[in-house]
Amino acid sequence: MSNDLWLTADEQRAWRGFLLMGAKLQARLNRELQRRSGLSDADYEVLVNLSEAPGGRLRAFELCGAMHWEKSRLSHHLSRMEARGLVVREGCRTDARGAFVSLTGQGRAAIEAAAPEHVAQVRRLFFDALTPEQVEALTTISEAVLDRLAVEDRVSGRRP
Amino acid sequence: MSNDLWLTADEQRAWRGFLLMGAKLQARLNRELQRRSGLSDADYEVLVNLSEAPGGRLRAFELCGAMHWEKSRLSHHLSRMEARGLVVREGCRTDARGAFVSLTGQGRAAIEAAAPEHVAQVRRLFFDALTPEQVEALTTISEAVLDRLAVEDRVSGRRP
DNA sequence: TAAGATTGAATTCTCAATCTTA
DNA sequence: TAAGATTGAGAATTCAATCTTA
Repeated sequence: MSNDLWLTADEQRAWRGFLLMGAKLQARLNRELQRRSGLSDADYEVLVNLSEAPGGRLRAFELCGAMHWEKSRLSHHLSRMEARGLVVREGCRTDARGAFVSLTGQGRAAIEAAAPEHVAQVRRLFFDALTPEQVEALTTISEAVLDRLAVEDRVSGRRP
Repeated sequence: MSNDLWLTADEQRAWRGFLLMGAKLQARLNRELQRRSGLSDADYEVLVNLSEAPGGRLRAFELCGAMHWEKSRLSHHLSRMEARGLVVREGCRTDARGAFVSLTGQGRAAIEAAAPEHVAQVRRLFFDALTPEQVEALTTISEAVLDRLAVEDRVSGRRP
């Protein structure tokens, strides 16, 4: 085994920094979101996806795809959100197996109230810390890693 | 409210890409780690931190600090790991409130078996996709965002 | 009083099994 | 058989309360 397998000191710094940034940023954003609007990040993602969909509704499997969630996770989570009045489930006429998930008035009100503050937090904590060049570099980096992951998935015959 | 509060199209791309990269990368690394060595990412982090400490042992609060975990999370997790024989808890002579956490032989064997493969995965999925310049840029970006978060924490009087 | 740590209950997530319809 | 979705059990995480000792 060559030492190509190990990380250099620079790589270690890069890797640990990257992980720490992700963890802290997420923790901070989640905390603020919860405090200001009573929504978890999971709630928020569901509501954003629905609110961007035509008619504020989406098939469950489409939501799964958009959020990269397992279907059982989504199902459990929707049950909780439905109990809180944020979404409703409806049957699908053209495919009797399927279910639609719709935003309720309350759900729409919740996301519309939460979004501006949340976006402002993202700006304050993330974009305000970076130059436009850095933002561009990060976009390229993300795409490169995502491409790599997609290739790997294809090779090993997995679903993304 | 000015539209400074909203994200530009470029920023949206950057933000969503960044989140997606983090999520997919973590999911993939966790899956491989679990499959190859029966360790979760949480297990792995605990074992790495202990294995790098002198004598393979650390105070519980030191582990908390190193991993940015809540103490109750650590305590529950250690109970599970202790039950699996990966770590043991020992009292502390100089501070009777305290507890040491030590790697067992089995715990050390587990991390030594898992680490090379895991590092190889990180290299394959992440570093091999990036140029040295991109790695450097990412390091700078992470530090900038972490600095911003630290400043925010200080201002609002929070602990990191 | 505060620091170090544990506990129990409630919430959330994962895994495997199941159900219904294409 | 496979796709879309739900369910229940078990594992992991958070929150608040507690316990002990500095």
